[in-house]
Amino acid sequence: MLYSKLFSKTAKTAPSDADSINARLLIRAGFIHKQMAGVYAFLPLGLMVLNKIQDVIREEMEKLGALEILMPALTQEESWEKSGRGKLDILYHLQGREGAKFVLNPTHEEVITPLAAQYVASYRDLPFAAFQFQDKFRDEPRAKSGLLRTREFIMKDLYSFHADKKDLIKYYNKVMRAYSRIFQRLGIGKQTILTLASGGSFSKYSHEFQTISEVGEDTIYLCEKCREGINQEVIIELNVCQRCGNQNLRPEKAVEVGNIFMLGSKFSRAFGLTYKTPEGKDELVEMGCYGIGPSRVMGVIVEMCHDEKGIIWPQAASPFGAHLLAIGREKNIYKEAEKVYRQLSEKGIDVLYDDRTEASSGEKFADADLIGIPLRIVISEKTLAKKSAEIKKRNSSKAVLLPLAKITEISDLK
RNA sequence: CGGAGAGUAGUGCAAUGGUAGCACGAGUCUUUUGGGAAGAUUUAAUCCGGGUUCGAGUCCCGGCUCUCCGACCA
Repeated sequence: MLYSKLFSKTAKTAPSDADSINARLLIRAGFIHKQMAGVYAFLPLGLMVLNKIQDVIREEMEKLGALEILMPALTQEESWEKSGRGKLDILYHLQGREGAKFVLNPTHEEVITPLAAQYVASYRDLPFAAFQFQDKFRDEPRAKSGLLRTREFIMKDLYSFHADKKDLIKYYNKVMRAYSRIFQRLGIGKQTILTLASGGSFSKYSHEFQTISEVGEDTIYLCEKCREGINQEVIIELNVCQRCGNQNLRPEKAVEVGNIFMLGSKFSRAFGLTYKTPEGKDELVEMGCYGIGPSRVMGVIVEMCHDEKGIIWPQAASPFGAHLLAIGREKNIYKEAEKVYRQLSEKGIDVLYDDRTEASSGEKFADADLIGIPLRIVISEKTLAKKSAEIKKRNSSKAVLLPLAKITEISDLK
């Protein structure tokens, strides 16, 4: 993509109401636009990142055998009365023209359970799992910290349906491993801790994936040996590492990036989701639900991966594979840069090509650092004199020259 | 929801109750191009509604919005 076609602009200063690192950098670099407290628009670069994150998650969901669907954001209020969650204070209520009452979904158990009831009749129909990426709405008492706590956000929610508890537990553990892989692949695996947490109204416990960070709203107790944690909300009943018995747990602030629950039969009972056993008996379906907020993950990645100059995207989340800068004003520089741009594009490498002739070199370098694409390629008079391009990784201060003839080998660089 | 603070050009900041100004951005022209270039010139603002006053960005009342701390976070 040509930088000159990008309508979003970088800024030297962040708006004064953006306090958190993720909000400041993402707004300055033109990834997101704040519309109101806790409500953001994703601009071209931001949407690219969001899509990259979702691609990783989608791949792992498909490995779990789950099928992608898309449910509506709007539900009849009645469904929420039925499940007993109609009084939740985070629900957005709205009214239709005939007085019909609706809820903007904060999560989708109330939608998917009756939906599943339509198709599940026999034990032969189980197990199965479905997931979606969808906007969720929660009237949070206090939106804060950029993308970390918003009133409208994107969630990947996965729901699984099983004939019995044993099968549910098996799947739950599989999802747990898939979640670990997702955060690993997105570059926050090291700081993201599997954490035992409260199960809310569904079950005694659940598991959260908590990324250790000062901006976190949760406190977890970390066993440094096992790299597992216990959420403060359950530390009174569970005060040793569940894996090794270590009693010396360290409190850490953390952001919840994922949460997995065994719902059991809470929703299948409310919505009459049953199946016939081989013996012809009716049994309630056992359910699990599993969530990751891709938009929040985007914010967390920025909190984890940045320096004083800007963002440093992990490759898997980066909007582009490489950022190509043409430095100088001779036409030849731009001609050569364009050639590199074409060659890399043909090789399937996404390149953001800064083709602006009016921007100074300093501006281009500063923008590249701010936007944070992990690989930077510079074509200038200096590099062309050596028939080369300069290659520099965003997280390193070292630059190397690569002969133009070998430019397409760039993706093999370590 | 409790407490605190803040709303001034697109952005960041200024302005004893007395002519709303600076920087960045954006437009035009000239020069400049390896770390956010220079000059000239133009552009653009007091959140909304009341009140006090000869006069309000500034003081008072109400509202709205934003931020922070706390509570909440199935």
